[in-house]
Amino acid sequence: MAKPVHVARTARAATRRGELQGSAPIFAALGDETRLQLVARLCAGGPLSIARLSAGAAVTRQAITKHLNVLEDAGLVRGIRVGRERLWEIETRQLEEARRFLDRISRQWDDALGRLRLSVERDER
Amino acid sequence: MAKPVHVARTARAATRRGELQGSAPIFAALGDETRLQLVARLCAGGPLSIARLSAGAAVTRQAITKHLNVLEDAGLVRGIRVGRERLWEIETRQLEEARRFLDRISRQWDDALGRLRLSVERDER
DNA sequence: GCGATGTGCAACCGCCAAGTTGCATTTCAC
DNA sequence: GTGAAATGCAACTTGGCGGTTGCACATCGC
Repeated sequence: MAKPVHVARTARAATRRGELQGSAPIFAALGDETRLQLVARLCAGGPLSIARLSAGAAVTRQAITKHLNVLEDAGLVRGIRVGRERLWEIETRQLEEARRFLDRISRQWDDALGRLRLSVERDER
Repeated sequence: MAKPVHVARTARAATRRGELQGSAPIFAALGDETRLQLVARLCAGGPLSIARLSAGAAVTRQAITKHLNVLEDAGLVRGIRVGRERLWEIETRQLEEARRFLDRISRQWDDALGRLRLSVERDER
């Protein structure tokens, strides 16, 4: 039987390390102009083929393919084979994971700001 | 005096191009394990010096300095000189910019899903 | 002043990511 | 079947990123 306090501590350590570790690749995948545009386009509508996605792009079709693979590795998109073409669609789970991370960080910041304000009030009293 | 319609159109184009373009460097800056930990630590408490930030890190102080510079270029942190040491603190503006981007994308996706569901209902009717 | 502490600057290295080119393969349309 | 369309695979180049090392400079404490 584990001591509850210790469990709570490891859980918190997991929050500081594990979840944080998991978010970095997602941000890295989003940290590219071309990929960000791909994500935006796939979010806007339904699944699109590689040919269609690379039509208006400034780079080669192979480059787009590589970017899509990167996004797939990050779990941000998913590609399904339909006939001779491959359709890509958004996988929202990791996207929301990134959103949750930013929310958590923001709240952390707000809390720190609140504590600071409180201590200032106490000093000025 | 500007035509309202045209203004609205350019504003939307800015949403598709400009803001999207502006968000990529932010995500790129967050797309590194070490930098993500730095951001988290700076969000949790007040300003910290380089020495303190690189104390528990696995890499050199110079590496931490470089990472801080990258974060500064992305507008995510700000460094202020205090005596012989330099204190770094979070700049929440860009952080919320990233958050807004993800919110916008998520909403875009939800809308698309809603439209899809609607058309399916219409087909099944 | 002097040692210790904190930081800045520059050169250097290894490696991976982004992009291209060339070619092979599958599938559709007629 | 045959050409065209859509994609996959592999080799190659290159620029930048993450990291280190070495040294110089400023500043605090005594």
